[in-house]
This record gives sequence, structure tokens and C-alpha cells, in this order.
Amino acid sequence: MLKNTPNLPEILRPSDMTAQEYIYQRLRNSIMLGLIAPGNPITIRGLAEVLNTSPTPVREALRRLSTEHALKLLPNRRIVVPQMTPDRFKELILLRVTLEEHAARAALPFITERLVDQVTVLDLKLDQAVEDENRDQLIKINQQFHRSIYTANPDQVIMPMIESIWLQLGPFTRIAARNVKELYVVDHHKEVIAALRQRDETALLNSIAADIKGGVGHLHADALERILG
Amino acid sequence: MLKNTPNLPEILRPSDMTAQEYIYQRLRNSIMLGLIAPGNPITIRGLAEVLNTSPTPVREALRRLSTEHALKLLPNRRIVVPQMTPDRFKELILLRVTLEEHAARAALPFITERLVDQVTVLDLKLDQAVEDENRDQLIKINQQFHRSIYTANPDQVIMPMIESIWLQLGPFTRIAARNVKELYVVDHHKEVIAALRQRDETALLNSIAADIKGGVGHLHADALERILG
DNA sequence: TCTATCTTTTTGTGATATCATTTTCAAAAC
DNA sequence: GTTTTGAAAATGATATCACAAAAAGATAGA
Repeated sequence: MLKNTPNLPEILRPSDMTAQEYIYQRLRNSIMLGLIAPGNPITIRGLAEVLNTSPTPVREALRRLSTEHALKLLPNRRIVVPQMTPDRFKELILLRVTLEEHAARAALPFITERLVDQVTVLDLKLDQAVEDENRDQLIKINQQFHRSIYTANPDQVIMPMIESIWLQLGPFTRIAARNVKELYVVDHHKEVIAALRQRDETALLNSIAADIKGGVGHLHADALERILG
Repeated sequence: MLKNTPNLPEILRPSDMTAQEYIYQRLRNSIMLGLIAPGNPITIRGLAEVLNTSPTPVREALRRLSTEHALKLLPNRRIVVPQMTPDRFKELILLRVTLEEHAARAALPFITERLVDQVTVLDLKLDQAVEDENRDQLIKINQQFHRSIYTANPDQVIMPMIESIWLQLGPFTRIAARNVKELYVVDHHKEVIAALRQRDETALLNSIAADIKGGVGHLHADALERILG
């Protein structure tokens, strides 16, 4: 029996997707949803066995995730999901605000009515996920909501960085929110949509910052110490 | 004879550095200095032969660089340094300003007199590099200058992202600046140092933004079209 | 001279083999 | 009962091998 077998939900695999890419996507998805516990080692051979492949593509996928700081290589060459600290958490949230404000500002000129409609539909799905207390779905839809706004800008260099922040926050999100409703005390998405409709930059940036800080971002030092310690 | 053999200056290799890591660092260095021409394909076997290793560690290094968007995997699986476009360039510069302003703001509380002294020394070295018209040295020292400021903040999540931007701008920097002095029309580093000494946040952010925009960042659409087209 | 088709070579991907290091775990020593 | 030690197993790193897809060249036809 394998020890520490991580929880790796299956995902869609297009026929032309390489093994390495598929493994990468699948691991990424698991980390983003906080399904891999920080600290306990991930082994190449263990994953290869679970995924029914050879170690080669697994190694490459792990390296990619390390480069994005979703995984960490310890000095003894062990691979783990990094542990969160209150200071690192604070840095991640502040950087997330900066990056997403920047992305929103750059995307605003490209926002169409059609896009706002799409975003509105996503917000409805999000409400449903909260209603259902479906945390995985909530995380996914919330990311889609943000992503679909920022990618309106066709010249993308920032989105991969935002995704990297999401990845780094992923493992913590699950730990922090004991229930879904705790994650979304206040929903700022309606304000975001309103700002988009009016092409109001200031309101857009404010509501996005509020959304980030109001989600997991609202956790303060004392709460963090409790959760992380 | 190998075609397209890239220019890969040797770098320091600690005895405990893995082959993969060494290859990664060496390629990274070359890309950062603009020594690998955008567009023409890099082959795994070709690099392995030049570096006297097997394809395995080369592949991993290339994957890491792709993840950082320093390299691009084309649909036909060819690997190249991505081509710059005027729009992408503009996005990269704007994002660089945002990220480095953020990093500088976060680092300011940790700035010590000792650090300012170190930065001052780097600035002198930088002047020397301009004097010598040593472009590679200039690029390296300039990065050290910025890096040493931002890493004063011990909780680092932003530095890797800034490095990724530098990497993406690297190939272009070389093409754009036909001579070193063109790269540094105005030197804003003295202003940065003064702002650091006075712990003046506003002045610090302004001088850093000016430094970025005054370097390669000053190139405007028409100049870019000329260079890139 | 140019284009189209077929063959050869090169290339990326993934599996397997090998080696050195690290971890594990049980027996021995305290 | 706790620590030390040492053999066995597991693991990461790299080299090599096998295969299919893509690129490059060569040949034939217009």
C-alpha cells in the first residue's frame, strides 16, 4: 500500500495532450484546491505508480510546479507543498491585490457588454456554489470570474503570475476556511460587475481589492497564528 | 557541425549543483543577456551535446524556463525564445513598474544604512560598466542593484516574478540597445539611493519608475516598430 | 524553374536501467 | 527505555533506449 497517496481528482484529457502536461494539470488542480497537505513529501515514483506512467513525465511536471513555487524542493531533495507562515500569507495577499488591480486596469479598455454578461453568469454560478456549500466548485468559479475579466486584455503577461499566486494560496485556502460561507462573508462580485458596466476604473479596483481582502485575505495575524500554529 | 549552437557563457558551478540546475542557470544567464536569438529553435539533443550531458537534465531545464515564459513551446513542440511585439513589450514594462514599485514599498521598512552603502557601491560599479561600454556587466550590475533593494524584505514572494519579467525582457534588451550609452541615457540610481537614505517612499517609487521607464522602457511605439519590424 | 511526393534524418516524448544518496527500521549498545 | 548503528529499501538524478511525429532532402513531374 502506498503511503501518502495524494488526492488527485481526474481531469479532462484531450487526446493530443502529453503525459507530462496532463500530470502537470492534474497536480496543479489538486494543489489549487488544497488537496495536497503541506509538508509531507511527494515522491516521483509514488506519483508515477498512481498515475500509471513512468517517472520521467512526473519529474518534469514536478519541476514546473517547483518553478511556480507551488512546490518546494527541500535541501535533501524532498519535494513538498510549502508550509504557510503568517508573513508569507500577508505578502501573498498584498501582492495579489497589486497584481489583480494592475490586471483589471489593463483589461478595462477591452471589456465588452458581452463579456460583462458572461461574468454575470459566472457570479450566479458562484452564488449557487455557496448555496450548495461546494467548496471546490466555489474556488474554481471564483477563479474563472477573475480570470475572464483579466484575460479580456489580449496581451497577456500578467495572468500567469496571478495564477502562480493563486497556486501558492491554494493549499492554505482549504485549511483556513472550515466552511464555505466563512470564505465568502461578503460578496463583492456585484460591485465588480457594476463597475465593469460603468467602465468605472476606481470602483473596479476598489471592489476587486475588497473582494480579495474580504475572502481569505481577511484573516489577520492572530487568526493565522491559530490556524498555522 | 551543430547548427544554431547558442552562445552559452560558462558560469560558476558549485560541486553539489545538479546537472539540471547548472544547465538551467547557464541557459537563464544567456537568455537574460540576450545571447540567444528569438525565433530559431533550440534542440534538446543539440544542447546536451554542447553541454556534454544526456538529454534528460536539458529537458528539465528547458521546461523550467518555459514555465517562466523565458522560452516558448510552439504547437509543433519546437522550443524558441519568444519574439517580442510592441504590445507585449509595453505590457512587460508596465508590469515591471508595478511589481518593482510594490517590491520597493515592501522593502523600505527593512532598509538599513549598511544596505544603502552596499547599493551605493553597486552604483559605482554600474558607472564603471557604462564607462567601459560593457553591456553584459551593465545588465548584471543593474539587476544586482535592484535585487539587493527588494530582497531586504525577508518574506520573498515577489522577487521570482520580477526576475521572470527581466528574463522576458532580456532578449529584447540586447536588440534594442545598439550601444550601452543608449540604454542609460539618464541615470536615476542616484535618486534611488537618496530616497533610500531618507526613507522617502514617494521619492523611492518615483525614481524606480523613472529608472525603468528611462532604460529600455523609454522606447516608444514607433521606435519599437522599427526595431521589431 | 517550381511544385509535389517520397525517403531519410532529426527531434521530442516516454520507458527503462543504473548509480549514489537518503530514509527506514530493526537490532545492538547504553 | 532511549540512543546508536548498520543493513535493506526507497528515492532522486542521469544515461540510454524505443517509438512516433516532424523536418529536411531528394527525386520526379509539371
